Amino acid sequence: MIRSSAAARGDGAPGREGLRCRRCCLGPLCLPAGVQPAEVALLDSVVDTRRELAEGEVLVEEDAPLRALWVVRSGSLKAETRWGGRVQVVAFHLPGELVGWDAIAGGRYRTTIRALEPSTLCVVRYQRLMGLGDRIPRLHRRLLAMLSGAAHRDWVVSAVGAGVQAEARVLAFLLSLAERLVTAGLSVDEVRLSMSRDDIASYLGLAPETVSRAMVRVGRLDCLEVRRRRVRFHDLGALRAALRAMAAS
Amino acid sequence: MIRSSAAARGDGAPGREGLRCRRCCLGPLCLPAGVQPAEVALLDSVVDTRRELAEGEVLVEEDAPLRALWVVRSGSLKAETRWGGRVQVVAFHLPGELVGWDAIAGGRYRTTIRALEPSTLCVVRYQRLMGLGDRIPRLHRRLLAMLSGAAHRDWVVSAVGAGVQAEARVLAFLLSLAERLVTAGLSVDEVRLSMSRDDIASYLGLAPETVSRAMVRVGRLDCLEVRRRRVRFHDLGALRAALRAMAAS
DNA sequence: GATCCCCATTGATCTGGATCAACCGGCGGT
DNA sequence: ACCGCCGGTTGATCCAGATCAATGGGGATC
Repeated sequence: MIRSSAAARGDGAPGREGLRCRRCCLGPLCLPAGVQPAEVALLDSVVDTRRELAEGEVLVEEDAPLRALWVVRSGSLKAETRWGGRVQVVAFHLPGELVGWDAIAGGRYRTTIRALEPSTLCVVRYQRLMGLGDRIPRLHRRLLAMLSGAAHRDWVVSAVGAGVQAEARVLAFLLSLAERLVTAGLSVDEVRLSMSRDDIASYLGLAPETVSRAMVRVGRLDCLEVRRRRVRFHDLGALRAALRAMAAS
Repeated sequence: MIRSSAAARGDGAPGREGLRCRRCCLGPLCLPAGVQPAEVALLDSVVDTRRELAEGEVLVEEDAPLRALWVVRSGSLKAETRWGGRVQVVAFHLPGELVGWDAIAGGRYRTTIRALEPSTLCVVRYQRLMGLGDRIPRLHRRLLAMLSGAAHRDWVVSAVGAGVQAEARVLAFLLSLAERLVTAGLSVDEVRLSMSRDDIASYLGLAPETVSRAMVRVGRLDCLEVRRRRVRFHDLGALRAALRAMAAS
């Protein structure tokens, strides 16, 4: 998502030690949060693999059986689903976010998940996680919270956007992106969007051309700069206010 | 949702014994599923109250602190959220479905939930449920599955509809409704929609007039009859096929 | 540094759905 | 059984955004 900022975080580098949950910079956002330090060590037996994806590479196909959940460590992904003949983008996944939760209910992933840029993920083996959770109840609780959070994120942005001005929808999308990056501890001074205009258009239910035009127009706000895939967020508060004003009309 | 069919189920009547989880007709859809019979008895200490709502009555307001989750026992509800000045319907809740899960992550409900018709719900005290879950890990697992299922339902319908023909969106809405009613064990021969055209319009991001027109047009399919709030589903398979055909174009 | 190609932008036209407005029909009340 | 009202349907017009088409800029490659 953001080259410079990701690099600036410093820790979490792919060295051997960096791969342990207890030293992971995402800890407070991820499964270890609220779990006893001694127990976090056990998590490493569940999170036994890291997965690296190249741009465009598929993490998992729709309908594949549930084997693992993932947490995005760096990079970003999109979730798409076939519907009729069309392929529709239904979510974007950013660092610190839980991926694959939609398979828990039915035992099969409901979306195809594809990397938007070179990305790394923690692989959480599902069966083992459940087994460990049975011994460490706080882990189950933590997973519930992450699931609720992830689901709510993926849900409300799309649900709330429906039927509202294209410009407001694009603004809401950008704001949600920025807020999620901030949550992940990343800077939003200079963001490089990893998704194409087509992806955004599909996600928002608009034509790519409309997204393009809306981007240009929202870029004229002084709390925001947009130039192609480069976005600079100057003032998130002002952005929220602008969105509220726009939605009210 | 459906008067006749609900009555036809027979069990789960509000007599004293009917209020116990172990005898509840929703068992296989609800928390008891997969939990040992002996443990199900303990659930009754968590589900200590039933709540009855009149039409239009509010179950919980947006931003209220998390105290309980609910499972719809009969009737139906809508979840709305303020956005800018507008109130937007973001979900409908039908029998057997988990309600209030969006509060788990942040400790506050993210939507205002209102009954669409006289409804009854099981009240699951959150703190006690967590406590019991710590002792009965399968309960936590079950809750995870229900949460995943509920979130996915609420999510995909709205996400997938975006940018597609109004008629297809309305059809997708009706089909999802029918499938969920079937899951709940209810008949879909003669359904009375509990939500107004305005509610559906808000949910789908369309104008009420457009919903109305689309309803009339999809009602001309021979697998489906629509007259005002009365809907008869004759053939869900054919309906799915019709939707697929419509979405492909 | 020149070239190429992809993706984004920009422009022109067209259309589906929003909006404004009138009407109708079922339901509850008396 | 009649009346009144609310919510749904139907009709006419308008506009935001889709679609079709052409141009332009950036980044990757050599």
